[in-house]
Amino acid sequence: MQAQPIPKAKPQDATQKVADALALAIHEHRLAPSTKLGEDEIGEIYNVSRTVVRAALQSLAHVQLVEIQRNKGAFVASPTPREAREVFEARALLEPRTARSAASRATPRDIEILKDHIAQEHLALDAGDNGRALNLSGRFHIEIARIADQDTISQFIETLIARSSLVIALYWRRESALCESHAHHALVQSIADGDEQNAEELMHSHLVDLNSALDLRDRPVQAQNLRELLQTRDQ
Amino acid sequence: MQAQPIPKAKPQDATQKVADALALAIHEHRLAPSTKLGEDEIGEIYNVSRTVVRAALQSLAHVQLVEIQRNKGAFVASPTPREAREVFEARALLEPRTARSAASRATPRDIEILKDHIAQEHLALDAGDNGRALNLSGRFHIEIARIADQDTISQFIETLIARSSLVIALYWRRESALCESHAHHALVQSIADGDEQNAEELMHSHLVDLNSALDLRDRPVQAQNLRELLQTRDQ
DNA sequence: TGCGGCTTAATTGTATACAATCTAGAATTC
DNA sequence: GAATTCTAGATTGTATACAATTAAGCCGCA
Repeated sequence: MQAQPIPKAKPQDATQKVADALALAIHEHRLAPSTKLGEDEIGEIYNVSRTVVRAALQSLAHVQLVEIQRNKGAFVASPTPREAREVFEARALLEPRTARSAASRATPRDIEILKDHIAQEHLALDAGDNGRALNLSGRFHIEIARIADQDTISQFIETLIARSSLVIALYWRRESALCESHAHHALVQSIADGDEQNAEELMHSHLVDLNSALDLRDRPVQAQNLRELLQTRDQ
Repeated sequence: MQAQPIPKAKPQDATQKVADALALAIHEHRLAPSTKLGEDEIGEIYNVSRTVVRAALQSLAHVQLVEIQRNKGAFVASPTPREAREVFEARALLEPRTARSAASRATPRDIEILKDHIAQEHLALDAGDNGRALNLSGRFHIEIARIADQDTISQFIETLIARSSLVIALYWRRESALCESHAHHALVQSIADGDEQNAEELMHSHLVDLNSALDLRDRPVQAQNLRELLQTRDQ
């Protein structure tokens, strides 16, 4: 009678699940930069051993969402102004060409997906869930990279967008994030039209616009527990 | 009397050492694509536990030097023709601009380092150590990225060059690798001269040239033990 | 009161042990 | 003789145990 007894405890990789959960929390700004990520603590939360937590943390360290200091532990990464600048420079280098490629390849189904993303983003904003809106906004860019059908570059873009989330958490100065919606909408339109040139230019100006909303002045690392800040001399 | 008693058994991360050793072996083509990398086996070689071997393998998997199949184990990655093409497309996108930037920033010391790289490469070639020569050739590109002083993009380039080594192992068709030397030499000259335009163009044509030396026709994965090949139906 | 060294607790790094899964070979059947 | 199922060995996934390092608190002392 028990065709499928129970949804199964571990259908897939436990490590991946923990890593995804942590990444989501970071993307949605529930975990602030410099937050300490203790192995035992996380292990208890997700009911897994330190072994898998460590693997997840190392995985996140590879995309620079967390920083691991030997014998000290893992912390949510806290990009310096310089790193922040570099992330957006790299995006400006990669994404416009990706948008162009997407415009040349997008299927009606792809356009649908993009529009759905925007709709969900609006929903999240209306619900006051800024974290979720920000995450969706990032995934919009990832979706475009996917459509462009260049896995290698897509991966790079994915990590850049992940890091962008941290940059925004630290250096965003504009109040409203709504401004993006217009840019995204126009971008979808040009991709739907197959207007490569326009898509490339819109993506470029969109990124310039995003960048201009950052205040990259050097600010002392605002650790959640101020201890480090107080006992750190240089850096 | 024992100011520094002994070189110290583990001055740094054991995981990193294992990962570096494996990466070097792959870069120098001592480990062919699709080679099985058993955890116990590697652990015995380097006298470390599976824990650190696993961490090293996962680290290498992140840069796609190895591929991990769940419950199956780790294998030296074997890029498909498509992946190979993408790797070089990405390099063509990133490296010319990086070379330009390097030309605008290089110090005399940097030039010295680059020339030293070329010299060492020649030495390795004369010694018949093609693996080492190839590795040095790759590190030459990494050095240029370092000079460009863009850490984020440099990291991307580093992984691309690592993967290039695998691509070359699988798809290289030209006999001599010497052709590169001229290109590298001219590149250094333009960087030393601060000729940004020239550096960018030289890097571009160099990559085009490299790409033209590949034969990306689909070839069935030549696993070292043919078993997989025989019992695999599709892909 | 403030600084410095020492002791202890907590946390991470590594190794080992156990459980789950896969691979290979042998026995069995057609 | 070929194919298939079953069993035994080997390999990976995860958890736990121990070692090493770091962080915190306490005491003493100037």
